[in-house]
Amino acid sequence: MFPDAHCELDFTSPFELLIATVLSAQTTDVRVNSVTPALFAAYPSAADLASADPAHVEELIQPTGFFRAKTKSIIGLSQALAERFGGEVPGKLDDLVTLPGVGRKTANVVLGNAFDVPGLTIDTHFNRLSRRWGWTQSTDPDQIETDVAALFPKKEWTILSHRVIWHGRRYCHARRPACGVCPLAQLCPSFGEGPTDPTAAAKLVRDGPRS
DNA sequence: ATCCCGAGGG
DNA sequence: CCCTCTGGAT
Repeated sequence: MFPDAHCELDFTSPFELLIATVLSAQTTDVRVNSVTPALFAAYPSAADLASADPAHVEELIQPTGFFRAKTKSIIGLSQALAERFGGEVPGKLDDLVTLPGVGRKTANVVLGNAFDVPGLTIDTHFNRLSRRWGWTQSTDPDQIETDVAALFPKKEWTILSHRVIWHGRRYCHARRPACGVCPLAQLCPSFGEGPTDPTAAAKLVRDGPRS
């Protein structure tokens, strides 16, 4: 059902994951993974990227789109790491979101996948699916996070995020959701005369991989 | 045309 | 709250 849902960005350290996640905005993970090896080879640490030539960084990450804004973010974020966090990526949400270019979504990805700190990643997919499944009525990411947090044990938050996002990417699309082939259709409050009980879909999501 | 695991600025 | 930033695949 959720085969091996996991973070699909390549990284070998919290720093690399942070950079990769910032680069992943509005791009596929495959594309991010195609530029990060050269980027990390040229700039292995926050100190290196902090003093990088923006033109060179722009060139390296160009295929990921938004390359000027992203270059500004990752150099600025590296400078902030060097100046305020001893060159290390902080493992706390409140610290991470003070970094330029790092919002709550990016911070939770880093916490969940590099620090083993449970975090709900309320991205565009999670935002959409959690309403379709009746987990929340809200469109506000912070409110959604609060509502969903009440439905699942904390230790499941990271894997839950991967599964919801995985499902959103493959079946529950924004425009034309593939309900006809969706394995969760019968448990979905938004499909036909489906259940109105939000825990129906929740239970199935919690079952995890079975294929 | 539409989509891709967003964030900052006005 | 809306706008902008951006390229590549489908």
